[in-house]
Amino acid sequence: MFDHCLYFNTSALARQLEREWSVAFKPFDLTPPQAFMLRAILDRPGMLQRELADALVIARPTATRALDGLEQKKLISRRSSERDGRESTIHPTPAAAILKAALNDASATVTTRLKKRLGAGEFADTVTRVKQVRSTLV
Amino acid sequence: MFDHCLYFNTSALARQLEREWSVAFKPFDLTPPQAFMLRAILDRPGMLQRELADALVIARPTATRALDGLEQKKLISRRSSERDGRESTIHPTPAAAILKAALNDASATVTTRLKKRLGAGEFADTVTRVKQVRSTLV
DNA sequence: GCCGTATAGTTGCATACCTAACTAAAAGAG
DNA sequence: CTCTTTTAGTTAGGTATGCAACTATACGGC
Repeated sequence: MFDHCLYFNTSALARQLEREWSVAFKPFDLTPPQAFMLRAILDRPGMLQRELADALVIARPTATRALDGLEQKKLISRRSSERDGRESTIHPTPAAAILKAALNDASATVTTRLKKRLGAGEFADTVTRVKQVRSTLV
Repeated sequence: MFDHCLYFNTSALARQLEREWSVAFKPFDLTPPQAFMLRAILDRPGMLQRELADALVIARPTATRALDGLEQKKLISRRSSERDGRESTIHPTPAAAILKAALNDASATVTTRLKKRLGAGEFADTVTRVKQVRSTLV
């Protein structure tokens, strides 16, 4: 019935992909949102929390909660910014740094597998389209 | 950083679209998942709950919870199937039937607006791609 | 007819997400 | 300076979603 609905199909695909990725991050005991957040932090340590939320396209409260989780797992730490007392910067712990390569490898593996199943062209085209829609709708 | 990631972009788009649709269904005091479920029920009254979950591509527990919500709002009722005591069929109440046309109108309006903003071709192509990926990954 | 297996729906538990409202700090207007 | 407005982060409250495990019913083999 909702065959032609963009929202319906996009949400369904998002759930499907989430299942796919959760397998990949299970060995790290991380969910896909946690793992993606950690990867972003490892990629650019010292980001402001606001920047992190923007990078992940999530609301600030969502970032707060996700960081709480990663902090509890001793994977990140918050430091309050010196130049502005409201801000805090986010840093990976040594424990997280150790995971960096493996996390990125696991991610690359999933992407490679998806590209194989979908065809590289199909994969890239879909990403392009989705991104295009995203940027148009902002 | 996750620019080329299908999961990342798809999830982000799904959240964006959810916000878009939630505005449309706010007058009915329904969230997008609730409204879509109700639309499905209005479109095909008497479906088994399992069929409904399949149609919406959600897990059965999710359907249970969503139906609990719609039942509480007096928009649907469950009847246990006669031929199989495990099953239950889902029916819209008269109150829901009254909303049918308006719900579908509101939905059409959103779709029309999105098509205008994205271009009809872009819209259709994106849906096609997303559906294609969905069916390949099942 | 009985027992093991499969299926429909529910419940328990956990995560992710959002909006609204709050606190605290900074910035700007006068 | 002080007061208002803005901004960063948090807290409160609510929905959606999934998996695992449970109950109850149905089915199949023998």
